[in-house]
Amino acid sequence: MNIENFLSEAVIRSVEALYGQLEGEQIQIQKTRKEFEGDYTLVTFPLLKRSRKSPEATAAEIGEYMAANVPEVKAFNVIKGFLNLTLDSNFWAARFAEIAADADFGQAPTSGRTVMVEYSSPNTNKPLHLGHIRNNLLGYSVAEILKANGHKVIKANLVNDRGIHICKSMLAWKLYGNGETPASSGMKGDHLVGKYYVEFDKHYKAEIKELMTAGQSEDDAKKNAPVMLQAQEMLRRWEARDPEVYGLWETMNGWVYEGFDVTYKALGVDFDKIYYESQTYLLGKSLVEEGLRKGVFYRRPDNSVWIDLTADGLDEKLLLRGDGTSVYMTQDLGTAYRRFEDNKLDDLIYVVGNEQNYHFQVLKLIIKKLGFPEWSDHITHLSYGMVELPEGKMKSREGTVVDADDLIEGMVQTAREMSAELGKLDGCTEEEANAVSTTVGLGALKYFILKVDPRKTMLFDPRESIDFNGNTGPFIQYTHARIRSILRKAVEAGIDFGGAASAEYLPEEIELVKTLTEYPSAVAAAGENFAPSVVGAYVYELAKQFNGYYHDHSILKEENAEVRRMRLQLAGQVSRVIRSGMKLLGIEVPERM
RNA sequence: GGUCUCGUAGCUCAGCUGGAUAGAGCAACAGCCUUCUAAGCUGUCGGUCAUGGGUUCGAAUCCCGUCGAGAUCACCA
Repeated sequence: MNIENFLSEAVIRSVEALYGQLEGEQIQIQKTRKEFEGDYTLVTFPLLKRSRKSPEATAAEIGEYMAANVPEVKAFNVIKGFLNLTLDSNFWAARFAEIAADADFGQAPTSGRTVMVEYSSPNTNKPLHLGHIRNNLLGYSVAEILKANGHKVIKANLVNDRGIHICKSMLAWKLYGNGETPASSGMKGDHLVGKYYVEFDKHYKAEIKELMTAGQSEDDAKKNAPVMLQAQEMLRRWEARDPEVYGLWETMNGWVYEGFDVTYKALGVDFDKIYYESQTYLLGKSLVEEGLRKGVFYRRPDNSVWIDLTADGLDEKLLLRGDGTSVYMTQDLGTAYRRFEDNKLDDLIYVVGNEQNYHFQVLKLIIKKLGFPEWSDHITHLSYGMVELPEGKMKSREGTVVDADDLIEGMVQTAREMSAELGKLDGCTEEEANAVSTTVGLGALKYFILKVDPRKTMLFDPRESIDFNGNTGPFIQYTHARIRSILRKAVEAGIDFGGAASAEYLPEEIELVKTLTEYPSAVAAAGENFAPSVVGAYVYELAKQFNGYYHDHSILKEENAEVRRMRLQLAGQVSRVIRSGMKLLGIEVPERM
């Protein structure tokens, strides 16, 4: 049962009984702020025209009526124009029973909508870095949240496995390498390939410098550097499916995928579909033809195809090169079209950094102009801000990139050190110690990144993120582990906490029940705004509240069996909700730590 | 220059479909471990919500201007 709907119906009935039929006046009900007495608050300002009385008098009148006529309303108080209603504790007991009986609490009924979430989308010439971590965590979490909202979700990864950048790694491996492989070097495949990408850049820069000392301009030198010419030649050979180049490309990409899989697994993300750009880069050309026929696009004398978006406040955009080859936009048009067609999608969400805001603005506009407004309106660019480091911004060209694997390892390592220092690992087997360190280290990382509004540029301070106090993943994990420990001890002691409890709720317990009931709305809000941070904030709030409660009330040692039963049930429910919330964030929740 | 995003406590962030005295955590300070996990709990300190206008009974929230930060405007992806 939806409490706010229930209340607003009760309010409408009462207000109409007092003042006659309403004509579209807003009924505003919100949670009562914790510094005031009450559970829910009616804002009476919008009703003043109707009551023709002061805010205080109106609130008092409605309050009296409701206390007398709505059995669930136990008490009320009025502060300024705000009517605070306190609900009967039987009402909360019933809500709790409802939640406890619902095995799928938080899972919305199926919506019948199919949503594709594309995220990760790495290049195959170098390992993943901190920016990818934000992307992966966001994409995965948003997908899980959408599932919880009842949608059918397809997680997709579009791998950029072709282009000049991959040829650079391949060329450097051939020219400067000694035939090493992940197996022979002991390096993770993506790191090995990334190493040669850097190697290419070193030689390339050296050659530019050389040509410039020989008198060439910088631009000329960049074009004429022999390694660059060779890389371009390699790309041509790749496109012609030259067996040698193609074979090497397959081998090296294979190494990279093995490496990526390790990272994805560590992050706990997965995909339903993997697309490869080498297989989709030719898509979209027929759409361009169609656009030309419809007069949406135009051809320039050099044979290139453009769209003029100046009337929409944007620029002119290239869609097909003079030589007939496609560009990024062409491909994206093609893949979007195909995805909607093939999967009968209702929504398509791209998790891509905000440096591509313009690209997606244009993409949506073009799709609309091509005559598919129903698709255009259902494409969402889930744009996220850059992750900055204390020293400056992350740019792959500068040396300050934080490698994803290194970062994960560092988090786990630090978690282990801190756990050991606090004596949390005493008596653990090596295996258990590893499990705790991994869970805690990754929980810290994931929560730290997901708790920030995606749109915002965020600051990632590795040292600070490893502070496990306060609003952090480990705090939430810790709370869950504590609750599980209580429940285990209760079972060991043979305490029976099944069946309905008849004890009365205390105010703190009602607060917990109230917070529990808010879980579905938090999940819905997070889904609507593509903001895992909303779920994060909710789970933190619940954990914090429980910690305070746990501190003030003994649960196992409570002497009254009914009260103890009730408290145990409450604790069990809190742990269930924490667990399902954390799952939506992709964060593992330990049974003990 | 055009377009878009952001600006809230010393720091990192919530709050934004308009509602009460703007919230957390960190840092600082003061307490709390014979107690179900102290990775915890309680308290103190800390804010002209960048700034100036406007709309409103009411604005951190909506609109306009200004300042500041970032992204983008490629025959790259």
